[in-house]
Amino acid sequence: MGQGEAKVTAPAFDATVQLFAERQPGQPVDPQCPVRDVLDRIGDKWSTLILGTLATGPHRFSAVQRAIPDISKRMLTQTFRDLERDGLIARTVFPTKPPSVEYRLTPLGVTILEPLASLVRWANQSHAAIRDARQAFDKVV
Amino acid sequence: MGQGEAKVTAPAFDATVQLFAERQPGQPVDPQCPVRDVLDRIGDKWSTLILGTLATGPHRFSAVQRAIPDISKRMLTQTFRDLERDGLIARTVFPTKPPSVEYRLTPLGVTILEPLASLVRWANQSHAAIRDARQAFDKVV
DNA sequence: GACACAAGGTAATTAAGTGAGACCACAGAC
DNA sequence: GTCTGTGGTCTCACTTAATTACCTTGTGTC
Repeated sequence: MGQGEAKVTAPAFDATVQLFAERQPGQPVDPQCPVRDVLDRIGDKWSTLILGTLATGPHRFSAVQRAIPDISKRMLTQTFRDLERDGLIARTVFPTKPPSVEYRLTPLGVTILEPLASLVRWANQSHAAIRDARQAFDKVV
Repeated sequence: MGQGEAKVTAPAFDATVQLFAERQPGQPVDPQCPVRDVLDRIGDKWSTLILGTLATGPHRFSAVQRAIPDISKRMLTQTFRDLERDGLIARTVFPTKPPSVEYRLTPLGVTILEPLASLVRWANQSHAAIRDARQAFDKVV
């Protein structure tokens, strides 16, 4: 019934809002939208850390593990697989004495660094404000 | 020991890489970094959807529920609380006949729209490539 | 009086994500 | 001949996240 609740609160970010609202304000959201898909990927615990590590250049399995010490081999393997499946990283096996494996960003993988960096920038700028908001909220409740 | 694996693969995204690598390539990552904090927040299933909905203007509880039909009341309440705690949205109660509650983005909440939109843009541009990569991967494995 | 709506709360249940550690094959060093 | 390094896989246990279902308080409707 009613859907007159929506009016844009500021003109400055209209373009941004547009991106969220291909749909009209009152309309339901698409459950299969690519955005959800992407957020599921980068929303997990390790993907962004791995992408950030590979951003500095190709790494071998154990090199990434050294760079991110608190990741288990299991999660490292699994996250590598998921990223490879999505075409963000590539896996190359070298038939050396003990076979070594190198992971590197694909061209597609490189393109996600920019939006990711945009988020990292926001996080660094805003974490103080978030911390303060949390303290204020927790004090009241 | 060895940390000579890292060389930048392209010059174009050096600035991006910098953002990931306040740390040097071989060094471990900070487990308490604000980035992890932010990703935990926007990485959950509903936060971005709610932020996207509120981006079009203030909404009441049930208006958001209508906009995102497959969210349960419980998750809606909880996600609202979390976002409020982080200072991204504000909650206002109106003492009407049945009390109504309005949620709106705070100024801080507005600032996250841009990096989020950057990700949304990437998702829309890349989801075809990702879908193809998945199909190719799944065919082989 | 029975019903629904507003905006939730609570509890129990289920699903998903994460971690610890054992195991494997192979090579080379000691 | 045992030990270490590589890049995994496998199982079990644990911790979160998310869903379902039912309860509340107060007003208005039929």
